[in-house]
Amino acid sequence: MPWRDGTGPPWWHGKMKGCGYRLTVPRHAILDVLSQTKEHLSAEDIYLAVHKVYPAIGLTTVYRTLELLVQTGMVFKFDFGDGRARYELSEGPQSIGHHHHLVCTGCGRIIDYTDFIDEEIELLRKTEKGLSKKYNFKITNHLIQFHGLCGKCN
Amino acid sequence: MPWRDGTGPPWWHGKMKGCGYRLTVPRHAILDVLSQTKEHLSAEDIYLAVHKVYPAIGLTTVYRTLELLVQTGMVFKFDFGDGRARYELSEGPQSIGHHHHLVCTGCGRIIDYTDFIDEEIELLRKTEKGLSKKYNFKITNHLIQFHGLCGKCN
DNA sequence: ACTTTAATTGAAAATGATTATCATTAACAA
DNA sequence: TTGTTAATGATAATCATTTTCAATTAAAGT
Ligand SMILES: [Mn+2]
Ligand SMILES: [Mn+2]
Ligand SMILES: [Zn+2]
Ligand SMILES: [Zn+2]
Repeated sequence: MPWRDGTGPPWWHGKMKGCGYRLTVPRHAILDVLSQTKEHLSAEDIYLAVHKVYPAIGLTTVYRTLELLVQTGMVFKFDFGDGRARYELSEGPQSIGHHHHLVCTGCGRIIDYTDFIDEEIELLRKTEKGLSKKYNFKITNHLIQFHGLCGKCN
Repeated sequence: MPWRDGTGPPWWHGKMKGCGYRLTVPRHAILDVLSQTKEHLSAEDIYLAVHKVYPAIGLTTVYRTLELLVQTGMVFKFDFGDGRARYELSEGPQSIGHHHHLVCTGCGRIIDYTDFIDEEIELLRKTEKGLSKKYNFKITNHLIQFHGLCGKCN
């Protein structure tokens, strides 16, 4: 649990330790980068940002750490169709929480939106219920993206 | 326009010629494979199926043809998270039309469903309207997947 | 603080899907 | 039938991500 004034240990310390993982410099640095942006960074984006402060940290470790964070649910991994995975903090003070994406097919811009989540959640609930019965399928997650052209591209 | 009794030229001939593309043996073979399955085939899957009948057709041509078919809207390309693209006929007599997917994270099985499309379309309409106004974003397409465990995996 | 020990790291090489090159082939309009 | 040019296929190249493995280090115990 992080301090309210932001001076205490970052919120993720507990999560990491709780899962039995060591709190290392690379992991700290990577989580720092993720918690200080609203963008959807690629592994290399994160590597470059981390590299400015800790030139010794390698790309391999970035990939490994991201996989760890995805497994523990601290980070979401997305594919927006440009051939590289994108990562985004899934929780914590800075994160916007569950949301869906608008993907501009013109310039690649990604827009987070939550405006219609309520109705979507309602639909998802119905869908989950129905599909669960019909296909005996246990839904644990969903992926919703709208593709089109952003304001600058149309 | 294909013959009603199925003896005429396949339905895609018109589409190909109409777009100014040549009707070649590889293209015919690839479309044949796609129209005779309900599965979500990878490029290599398609290559192997085509290879049984036409061993001379190469994987490169399969990739090129698939890209062409995706561009012309005859084929949909999906990413179900296993590191290889999947392809599915988007129209024609055999196709099931627009649908969404259930992705089993246990065994990788893909289930097509159309049951809730109507309600989803209604939601999409609302969403499109709202987001179009708020973000000046023109939605042309959407991607909806539910992830979870299929009947055999839970 | 010092030791111990297994988890973690980083450089380098490997992997695997997809794409680019380029000489050869073949569709099809004339 | 012929000429033009799109299309093909073998090969090499790309590029994101993984694997390997020896060296490092977090952190628990002393
Ligand atoms: Mn987002
Ligand atoms: Mn499908
Ligand atoms: Zn744009
Ligand atoms: Zn399954």
